[in-house]
Amino acid sequence: MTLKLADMAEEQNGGRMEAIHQALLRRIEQGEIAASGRLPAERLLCEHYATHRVTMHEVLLRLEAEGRIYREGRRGWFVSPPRFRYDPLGRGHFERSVREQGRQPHTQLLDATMVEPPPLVRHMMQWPEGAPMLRIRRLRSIDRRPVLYVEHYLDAERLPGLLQHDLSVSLTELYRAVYGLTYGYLRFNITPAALPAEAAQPLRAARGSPALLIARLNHARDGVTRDCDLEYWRHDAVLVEVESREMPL
Amino acid sequence: MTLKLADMAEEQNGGRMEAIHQALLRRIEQGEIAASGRLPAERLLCEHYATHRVTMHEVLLRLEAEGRIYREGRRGWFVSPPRFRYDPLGRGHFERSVREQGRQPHTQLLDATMVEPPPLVRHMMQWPEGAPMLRIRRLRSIDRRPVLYVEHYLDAERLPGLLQHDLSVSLTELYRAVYGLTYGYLRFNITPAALPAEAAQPLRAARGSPALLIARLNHARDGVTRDCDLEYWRHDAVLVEVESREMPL
DNA sequence: TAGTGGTCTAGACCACGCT
DNA sequence: GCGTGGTCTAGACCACTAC
Repeated sequence: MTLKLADMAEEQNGGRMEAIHQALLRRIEQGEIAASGRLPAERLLCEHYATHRVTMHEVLLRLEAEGRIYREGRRGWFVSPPRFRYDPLGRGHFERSVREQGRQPHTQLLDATMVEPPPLVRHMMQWPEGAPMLRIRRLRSIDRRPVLYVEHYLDAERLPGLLQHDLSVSLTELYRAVYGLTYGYLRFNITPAALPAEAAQPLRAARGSPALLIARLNHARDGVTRDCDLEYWRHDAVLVEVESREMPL
Repeated sequence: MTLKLADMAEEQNGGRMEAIHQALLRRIEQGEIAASGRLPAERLLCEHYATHRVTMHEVLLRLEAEGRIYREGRRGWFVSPPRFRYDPLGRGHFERSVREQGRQPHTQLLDATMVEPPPLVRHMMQWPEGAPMLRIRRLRSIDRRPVLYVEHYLDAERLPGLLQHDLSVSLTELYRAVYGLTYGYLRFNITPAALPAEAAQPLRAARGSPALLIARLNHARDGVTRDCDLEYWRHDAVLVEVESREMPL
């Protein structure tokens, strides 16, 4: 009863991992396990597919790399929900665009403190060494699943009294409404990365999990650098979508 | 002589994997092993760090996930060279922009045949089911390392005699020079993915290796869909960089 | 043919999550 | 306290690469 080896034999490359991988994938794709549904425990899967835990674990890691499943803390493995479509050129409307995609957004303020910015930020913003910036850290969720950890760096002196406001809403909106600030152009870059410890913890992800790092540099209308975001996305949760709005060259 | 455990003990989380990970990372960052340089064989590393091969292998996989090292075929592990900075909005100038970054580009035509496009492409281009398209497959390298596998899909009827030309140069250039075609806007999306078999083989990568999938949809000036690219990048080799060139909103 | 990474089994203990 | 994933050792064979 353990398994139809017939199904598995047909795979081209043989190898138990490959066969189990395909079998599990089929079960996920056919909706046998619903999105956000939990997979059976590793030990149960081992029994079912008559294999060792190490092998099983590697299969699961591969499915994770493909963005089909994810894990949270040590609570188990879950089927990945559809990706959130995200356009980094359209600004500051996380909550709205999540809702437009028929899903439930949530934003949580982690903290807001003065810190020395990390080298990447200092370089992007051409910030003098040793000078502190205001860092706002937030955690954003979709359908109760934390998917995005953001560090927002900005020049505190330009935004007096910012900390008195509710920082769990759109910061862009806040800048506009309270300080009358609007944006000019922006630049962003995307790197596949692994989650650093600070990001992994609030995201309830394993250290070293695959992630997508999006660094955004915002400019004010006068061309002066305004602020900078470091966004760590769970890699299975997002699909970046960009459209050129003018005729190039 | 095997290892200074003192160095390793200081790590916060303990765990041999974590310690070995840090130790190797330090060696890489300090340039003890040059970019594109080869790491010692896994078995040697095991000896040096007094651990088992499975553990060592997992450490190496983690460094791979972080984009610090990569492997080719079964030839060994290598230190990742700096990432190629790539702007998907600037078109068809792979060779030129690689050279601008002081590196050596190379493009190899794999094949060009009529096929039924995969579902993703058919959907993006709103192509009728069952109708064939011309598929051009190419492999692109930087400094002799294959980093990008591209499938280019296009409407063969609009480009008669295309196959008579040299398909290892810029296709955009070819369209313009030979057919007088210029582009309007384009759309692209980016997904972290795992390499499918077709892509893994020419890239000399292990099946299931992490990758970045960029799907680009090109439109002609009249707004008609022109063609579509599926680009599979080795995930450690690229950094996507986009700048908004106009004032949003 | 020797050396490399890739896979696999067996068995064990640890750390965290939940209740 | 029990169940979950996370890590670790031991030992083995396979598949591909380079020579």
